[in-house]
Amino acid sequence: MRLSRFFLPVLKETPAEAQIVSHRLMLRAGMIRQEAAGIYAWLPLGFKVLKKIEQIVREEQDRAGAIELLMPTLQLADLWRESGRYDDYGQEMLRITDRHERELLYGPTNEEMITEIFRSYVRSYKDLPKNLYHIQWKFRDEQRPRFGVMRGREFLMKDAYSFDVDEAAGRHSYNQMFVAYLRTFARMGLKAIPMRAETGPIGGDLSHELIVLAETGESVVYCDKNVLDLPIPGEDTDYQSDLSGIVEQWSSIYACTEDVHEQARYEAEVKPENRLETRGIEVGQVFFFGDKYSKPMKAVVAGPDGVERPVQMGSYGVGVSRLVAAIIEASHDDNGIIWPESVAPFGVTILSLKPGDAEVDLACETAYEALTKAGREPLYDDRDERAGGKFATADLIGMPWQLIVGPKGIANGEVELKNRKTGDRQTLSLPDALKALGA
RNA sequence: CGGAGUGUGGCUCAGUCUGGUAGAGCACUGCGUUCGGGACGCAGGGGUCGCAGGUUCGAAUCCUGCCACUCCGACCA
Repeated sequence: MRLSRFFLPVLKETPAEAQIVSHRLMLRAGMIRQEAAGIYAWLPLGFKVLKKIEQIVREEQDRAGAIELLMPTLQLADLWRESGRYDDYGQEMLRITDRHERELLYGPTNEEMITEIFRSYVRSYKDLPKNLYHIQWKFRDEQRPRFGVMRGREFLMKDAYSFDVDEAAGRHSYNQMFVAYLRTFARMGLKAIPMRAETGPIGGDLSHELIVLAETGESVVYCDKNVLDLPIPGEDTDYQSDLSGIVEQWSSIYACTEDVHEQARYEAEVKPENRLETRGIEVGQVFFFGDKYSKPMKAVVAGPDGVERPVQMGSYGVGVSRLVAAIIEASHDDNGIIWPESVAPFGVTILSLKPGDAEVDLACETAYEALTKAGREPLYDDRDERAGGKFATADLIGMPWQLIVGPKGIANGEVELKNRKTGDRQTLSLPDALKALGA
């Protein structure tokens, strides 16, 4: 992409309403625009990142055996009356009436709908287990939206729902998602720690929140430093095998949010030098809640004995849009965002320090073509801007690699390759620089 | 939902107390000089001062009502 043709409305000054660093940087980098309280338009740069994150979530869900579908944003109120949650949800639920006076709601989650879909088709234990997920926009009419997309009213979420014949099988499904989440967040460059959690209004007795450690996070967390060094399950993990060892390994080390923190247990289990009290952002949550929805909604299957019983369910959420902000909270500096390569909107930016100079143009075009062919998604800053502005923009928007092409270097047959994260600069020939970038 | 604020050009803000022809910086347009870490000069364009009433010769400014947004708390993927 040539920057001269892209839509990147960066701001030099920080809009007054933004309090936390990710919100400020997302506005300054031209990633989002607020349309109403807690409702944002995703501008091209932000949308690219959102899509990258969504795709990683999707790949890891698929790998773990979950099946993607897509449910609508609008749901019938009657469906929620079946589970009894229509009234429980209160003002957070956005209620809508259509022209026929039919009561609808903009879905804040999809337990009811997926249960309705499931019960319509599945009758036998032979059809189990199943894990269905979708990635869809949700709406919760928060009393007080804040922190940009971190706590918006409209948000993109991946939610998966598992269906099993009994509790043991249900726990296996839970473990599969637990492991998938470890992999998902690690791929985005995040340290996300599963922490024992309260089950909240959704109910059930087994739940973990996945918390990204970030000084600017909303919740206070307490954990054993050893949890940071646990290995992430590899790509070759067999999701059909018994995963309880991995789950046990992670959940045996103390890690709790403020809500369920027990100081006495913490002091007993964690050596003073290993105690880590910091802040974190919840980016995912896994629940096993048994028959909470299947029982009232009559989602039953016949077992091997011919007796019908409610299916055992779990639900597994990932805040996809929130993750954009969480990654920034965890990875930025005074100059701007530092994208991990896996979610960067572009792989590398080519900074032409003197557009119009024949030699510089030639080198940039050569690099642009080669990097495009190599699938590195280059962003070519071909604007007629001063060098300082280009450096500042590239840093602000977090480009992981900057290929700097200026007349002085080109005269010596050299370009510079800068790593955003470390700040390291190497002076190389153009072919060597391209080779270093995999082109 | 309790409490506290703020609405003035695309952005950051001054002006409001004490009513008298709407300002600055950034951004934008043109010209010139600059040109490896957000340059400089000159000349321009752009605002029903959140909305609706009211007071007044005259309202961004005073009064009333409404709306939106933000912050603190409670709540929350």
